[in-house]
Formats: sequence, structure tokens, C-alpha cells
Amino acid sequence: MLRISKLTDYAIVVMVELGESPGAVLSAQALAERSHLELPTVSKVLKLLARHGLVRSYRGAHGGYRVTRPTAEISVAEIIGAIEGPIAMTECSVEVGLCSQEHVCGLRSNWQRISAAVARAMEEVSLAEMSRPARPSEPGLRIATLNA
Amino acid sequence: MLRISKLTDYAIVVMVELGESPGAVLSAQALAERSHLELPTVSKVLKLLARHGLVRSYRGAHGGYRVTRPTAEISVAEIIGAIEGPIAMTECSVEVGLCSQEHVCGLRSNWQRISAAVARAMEEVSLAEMSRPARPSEPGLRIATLNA
DNA sequence: GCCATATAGTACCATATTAGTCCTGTTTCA
DNA sequence: TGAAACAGGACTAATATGGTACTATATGGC
Repeated sequence: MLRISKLTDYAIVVMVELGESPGAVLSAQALAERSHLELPTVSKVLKLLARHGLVRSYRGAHGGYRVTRPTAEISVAEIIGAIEGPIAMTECSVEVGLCSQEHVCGLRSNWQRISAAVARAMEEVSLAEMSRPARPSEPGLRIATLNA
Repeated sequence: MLRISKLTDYAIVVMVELGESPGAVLSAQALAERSHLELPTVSKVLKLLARHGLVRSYRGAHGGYRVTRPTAEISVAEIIGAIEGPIAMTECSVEVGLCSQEHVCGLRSNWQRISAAVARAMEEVSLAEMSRPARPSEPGLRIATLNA
């Protein structure tokens, strides 16, 4: 568990696909075919990505989408953020007052710190890196913890 | 988003509470009161934790639960794992064959690497650390990424 | 100017997951 | 032997998610 949502998953796939042709304007239809996903789903994802400025949309005939930045400058965190909102492991990591137990719990500061660390990790993974398989030889991601 | 489930959240709270009295055997009822949670919920969580060996249960009158190890030796990852199963950001990070798009996707190796990194981070946060508020001065968690 | 194409926004429904509760059975202690 | 307490599983209700559809708006070509 600790899953990203399916929509987010699709968003990454679509962004990878878009990133393959940085200059071209691709329609939602074309992207759906290339991604092996349904058009309405791809469409929904693209709207969210456009609203957050990760892709630029072109309306009308011959319209479509293209990435606004080189894939090396787009992070996985941004894509997750566009679809799901802020990366936070618990309600209370987002902001104060969201959890009714806040005054008796005391875990908030730790959850905030953990969430921030995970967010930072996702920020350091670019779309360009996602586009090519991780080599087995490559050292894995390392996440420094509370004491680091 | 990227949330842990509420049940997992409760599990951490309950474990923190149990960890405060390492020797004592506390009933689900007592833990529910101390945690400000409902008994059935606390009960459910404790059963899962017991099944995974994180707490030892004692049945019968004066029964209850106690932690099986010092809190410094119990990781947040273990608790998440007990309630939610393996830490994985996507279906495909768990094992091959879970995602129908596997042969056309190519993102699997990267998701596995990212999931592993997040899991490792959670393994490095102990219940003892969760029990006391993170000091603001404390450097945050850092998660090294694909290139690190 | 008009029509075809394509995205924007929103609202909706169906389904899956999660949370929460309850019941029945078993164990232990007094 | 009875009360206290956990084990396991089944069930219900609430929520979240995924997926779809509809209307409006913009663009480009004939």
C-alpha cells in the first residue's frame, strides 16, 4: 500500500509519452492510443496537468498538448501534486486544524517531517529519469531519516 | 495525498501508547481510553499488530497486550506493513504480473526503486522517535534519489 | 461565415475500498 | 463456573475513486 492513485499513475505514463516528443502537439486521442489508455481518462488527466501548468494546451482543430519544460526539469512530485494535491502521509501533515485529535496526539511534527522527506525525494526524480528503466546496477534511492 | 490509511494512523498512536509502558500488559479497553479512540477500532488494530508479532497478546481475565521489543527497535515501516501490507507506490512495485500494462509500460523498475527508497526511509524511523515531537532544529528526513 | 475538431469545465454515477461494528468462540483467572 | 478479555470472521455503512457524459468555448480550414 501507500499507493499513488491510478489517475496519478496514468498521468505519469501520459507525461512520459508527451515527453518523448517535446516539440509536437499531441491530441488527447493520440496520447490515449500511445498510452494504451481510454480517451476520457487521458483527457481528464491532461486537463488537470494543464491547469497546473505542466502541459500547455491548444484548443480547436489540430489542437492538443505539449510539455512546457524539458523532461529533465519536471519532477514526479509535481505530477503527483497536480493530480492528488500536496504529498502528505496524514491529514495533520497538510496543515493545523485538520485532525480533531491534534491536541492529544503529538505525532504531527513527526508526520510532517516524514511527509516532507518523501516529497523531497519525489522532487528529485525527474520525468526524464522515469522515461528510461532504472538500471539494476544503479544504486537505489536513499531516504535519510529523522536523525540524518 | 499519498496517505497512510486511518487504521495505520491509529496503529501508530496505539503503539506509541503501548510503548510508553513497555513492561505492562494493557487491555484494548485501556488503550482505547488512552488513545481517545473507539474500542472496536483499537481492538481491530491490535489483532493485526499481534498477528504480525509487533505486540504480544494475553488472553483471559487481566489479559491485554504489550510490545514485544523496545520501541527503539520497532520501525514505522513494520507497523505500516502490518496494517497495509508491503509499502509500494504502484501495483507493479509489489511483484510482476499485477498490472495488465506491464509489457507496454516500462515504468515498473523506476517505481520499484522509488517504493524501496520510501520503505527504507520508514524503516529508519523508530517508534521511539515517533513518541517524542521532532524538534524544529532537527534536520528533516532526506531521501536520496535515483542518482544518489 | 460555417463546420469540423479539439479542449475546458462540471456534474454525475457506479464501483471499490475503507472504516467501523458486531457476533461467536476460546482462553485465562479468581 | 463465571467474568474478563482476546481471536477470527462477517457484515454494514461511509467515503473515495474511477470512469463517463454533457455543455460550452476556442481554433483552423474551406
